[in-house]
Amino acid sequence: MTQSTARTRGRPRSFDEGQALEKATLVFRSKGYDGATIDDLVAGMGVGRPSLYAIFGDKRTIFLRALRAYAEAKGALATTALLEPRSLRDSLAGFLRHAVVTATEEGSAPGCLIICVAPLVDDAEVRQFLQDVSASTAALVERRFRDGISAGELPSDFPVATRASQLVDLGRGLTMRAQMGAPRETLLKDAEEAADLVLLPQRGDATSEG
Amino acid sequence: MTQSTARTRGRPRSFDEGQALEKATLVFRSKGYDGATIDDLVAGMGVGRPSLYAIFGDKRTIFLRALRAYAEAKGALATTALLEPRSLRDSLAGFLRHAVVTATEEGSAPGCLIICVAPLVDDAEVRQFLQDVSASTAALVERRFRDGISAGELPSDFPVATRASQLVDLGRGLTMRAQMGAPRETLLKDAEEAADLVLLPQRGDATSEG
DNA sequence: CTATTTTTGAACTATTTGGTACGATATTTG
DNA sequence: CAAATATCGTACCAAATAGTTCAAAAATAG
Repeated sequence: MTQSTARTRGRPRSFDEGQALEKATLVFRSKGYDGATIDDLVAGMGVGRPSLYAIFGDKRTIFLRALRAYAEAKGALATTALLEPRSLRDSLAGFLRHAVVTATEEGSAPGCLIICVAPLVDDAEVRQFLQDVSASTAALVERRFRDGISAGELPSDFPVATRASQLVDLGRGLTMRAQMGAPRETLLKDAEEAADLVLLPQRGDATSEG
Repeated sequence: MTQSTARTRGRPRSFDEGQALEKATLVFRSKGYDGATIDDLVAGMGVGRPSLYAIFGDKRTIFLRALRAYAEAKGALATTALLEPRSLRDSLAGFLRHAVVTATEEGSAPGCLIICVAPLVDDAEVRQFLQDVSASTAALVERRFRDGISAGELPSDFPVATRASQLVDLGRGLTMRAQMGAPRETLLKDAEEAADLVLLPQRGDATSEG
C-alpha cells in the first residue's frame, strides 16, 4: 500500500516489508531476543534467509527496527487514549486498557516487546531507546494530568509527576502479569481500579465530583 | 557451613554448592535464560563443565534450582519486611524498599530473576512456579492489610485484595525500571510514594493518623 | 525476443554450543 | 604406603547456528 504503483525493475518481492517487521515482532515476543534464531525469523517473517540479511540486516538490526515500529504503534494508541476528549478517568483507564489489550492479543504470545523483552537485550542503543520511550510515556500521562488541572478535573496541587510515574508502573505490572498468563478480563478489571487509585483525592483535597 | 564436618571420601569439591547457585543467579540475571550459555555458567559459577552436569544437571535444571533458591531468599526478605512489628506504612515501604535494593545491588546486573528474567522462559514448570510466587506474594501483602484492619490501622472496608495486587504491581514497575537502569535513589523515593498511594483513604473514609 | 536487474531458494562454510569420555588429581580408608 | 572413591581439567564429538555464495526465477527496458 505504501508504493504499489512505483514499479521497479527486477523480480518483485514476495513479501511486504512492514508486515514482515510485524511478524518479526511476534517472533521476538514469543521467543525473546536471545531465544529467537535466524531460522525462527526466516520462518516467522516469511522472508528467505538471503533476503532477510540483504533487506533487514542482522538480528540486532531487525530487532531495533521491529522495536521502533512497535513503539510507534503503541505510542500512537497511548496518545489517542490519553489526548482524545474524554473524562480524565476514562483517559487513564483507556491508556491502561490499551496496554492490556495489546499484551493479551489472541494469536500472539502474551506480553509486550517494550516492557517484557527489550529490557533484557544487552545493547546500548536498545537501552537508550527504552529510556526515551519510558520518559515520553510518563510525560504524556503527566500532560494529561496538567490538562485535567486546567479543566478543573483535578486540584491544582495534584502531584502530576508522581502520579504519572505510578500509573505507568501500574501499567508495567499489568503487562508483566499478562506475560505470565493472567487472563485479559482480570487485567481489564485491574486497569480500571488502577486508574481509580491514582485519582484518589489527597488528604484535605477539595475536589468534587460531577 | 552446611556440613563442614561430614567428611566424605574422594577428592573434595572445589566449590560450595549454594554459592555456585547464587553465582548462577547472577549469570542468568545479567544474560537472561536463553542468553546464558553453558560456558557462561561454567565461568560464572566457578565449576568445571563435567561437574556442572554431574551435580547441577542441564541449563534448565540449574535455572529452576537457582530460581527456587532466589525466590526463597527474596520471599524471606519480604516476609520479614511485612510481618515484623512496625507500622503498616513502614511494612509496605519496607517491602518495596527490599525489592528495590535487591534489584539494584552493586556488583550484579540490575533487575530481578523472578520478575524480569523468568517470565520469558518458555517452560511449564517455571510458569507454574511464577504463578505460585505471585499469588503468595499478593497473599502476604493482603494478610498484612488484614492485620492492619485488626489493629485499627485501616478501616474495615479497606479493599485488601485490590490494594495488595496494586502494591505488588507497583513493585513490579519499580523492578522493571531498575532493570532499565533507573538509579536506586529514585526508586527508593518512588517506593515510599507507592506505599503512600495504596494507603490513601477512600472517599468517606474515617481513618485518622497517630 | 534479448539484455538487464532484482529477488529467491538451495547449498555451503565456519563458528558456537551442548553434552560426554577419559586420564590426572586429591582425599579417605585400611 | 596402597586401594578405593570422587572430583577436576582437557579434549573431543555431534548438532545447531550465523552468515555467505551462486545459479535459477521473475520482472522491466529496449
